[in-house]
Amino acid sequence: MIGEDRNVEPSSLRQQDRAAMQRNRILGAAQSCFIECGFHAASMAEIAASAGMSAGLIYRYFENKNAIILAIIERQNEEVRADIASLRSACDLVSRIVDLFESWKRHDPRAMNPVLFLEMAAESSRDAQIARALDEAQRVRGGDFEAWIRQAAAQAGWDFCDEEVRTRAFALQCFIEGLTVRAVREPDVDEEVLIQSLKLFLPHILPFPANRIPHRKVKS
Amino acid sequence: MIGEDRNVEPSSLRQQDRAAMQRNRILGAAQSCFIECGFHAASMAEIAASAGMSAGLIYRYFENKNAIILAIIERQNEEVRADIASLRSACDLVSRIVDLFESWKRHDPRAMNPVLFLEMAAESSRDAQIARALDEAQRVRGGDFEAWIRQAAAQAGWDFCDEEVRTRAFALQCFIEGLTVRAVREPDVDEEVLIQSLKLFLPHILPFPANRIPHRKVKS
DNA sequence: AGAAAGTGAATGATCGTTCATTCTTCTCCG
DNA sequence: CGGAGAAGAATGAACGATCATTCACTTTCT
Repeated sequence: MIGEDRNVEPSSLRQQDRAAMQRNRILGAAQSCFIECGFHAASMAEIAASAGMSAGLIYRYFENKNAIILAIIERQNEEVRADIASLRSACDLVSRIVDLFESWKRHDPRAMNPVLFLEMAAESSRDAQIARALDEAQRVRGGDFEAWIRQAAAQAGWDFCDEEVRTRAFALQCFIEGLTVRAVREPDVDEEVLIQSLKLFLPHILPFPANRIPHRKVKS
Repeated sequence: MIGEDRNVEPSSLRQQDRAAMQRNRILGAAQSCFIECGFHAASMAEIAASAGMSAGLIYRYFENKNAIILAIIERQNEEVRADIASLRSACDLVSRIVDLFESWKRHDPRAMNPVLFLEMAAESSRDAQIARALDEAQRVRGGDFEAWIRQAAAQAGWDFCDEEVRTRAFALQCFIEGLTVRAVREPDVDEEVLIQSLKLFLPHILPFPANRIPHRKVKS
């Protein structure tokens, strides 16, 4: 072909768009490097190679490595929030959680990454900037959980006091975050065990409209 | 070359004790460095300084840095198992979990460290040796959880099939591991919320003898 | 004296970051 | 139009710092 690959980088793109695309390319490369090696062990050279550019170029788009880590963390925080939103709007909560667990296992880039989630939490105990970012994210996330509980209660015709809402939101978050740990440490868990655990746990936390969740028979 | 002593001398016992003490000193220093900086970011020089010895001396007792990381992980695995055992034998499970949560928050060296726990899990997705160590630990730990469930069921006069036991053990482990995440990310959670969450969750997982756990009134 | 314990400077590798340089794209005046 | 030249994009070698690890050497113990 005579013409160069125009479809990759159309000249019609404005500078800002191009810069945004480059930033995104770097972040995508950084994310896979961070997953594969960790925040500290992943080198700028690896990230640059994974992004298909020179190491120096990265510094045109990010001040330093720390800024990239922060950007990845912000990205993950939004993924987490999207995951929770997808749970909240699911018509079949149990199978939605099972699907999410699958996405976590597979490192599906369209969902939160559980390895990054764990590393972010660990790193937040060391880096004040990361801690602040996660504190802010938790403020929002906690509110999302509580709104979820409140809405579910209202739909079921119940009325929870604030403490009841906070209690159930906390329990729900614990269980779900425990699932992300399991997605890393026990990805091959029997799906039936996962499903039955959810059917055992969820009805006692979330008030369901009668048809939203099947009742679970206790086997003796 | 020349004939050597085959029998164990009393002085060699003292040497072994000394060596064991030095190994322990190094591991203690390494643990606090790993908590403070992470496995990769903590340097051998920092560990040596924290242990009050020269960097070179560490290599008399450990082959390399990776061997120290592995030893710390094995140590943590035993702490986790001890924590679970302490739950299993507690007469008041809820307040025992609350106490454990407190120990996790404070980074009490006599309990599992939640930051190390998260970092171990994250690192296991990258390092095959760590993954093997954690797989083996999970084999044991899962058995402990299942034995706990089974015993509690028997004491309550119930009879669970294997799948029921696995289901409840999985749910219990999820919730407790979720608590360790919370201990890092939300250490200042209202204690009453924690307690009420436990009273909401636990009775549906663990069959309690009538007097082991108080019934929880649902506030409306 | 001899062996074990301990030191800390030296080593080579690798890291994040910089910068002089080259390549590409865009602008604008003839 | 068109080409000269400014501006932006991209490179990769180079730099100083730091890392894990080694080893010739000193100190301590028996």
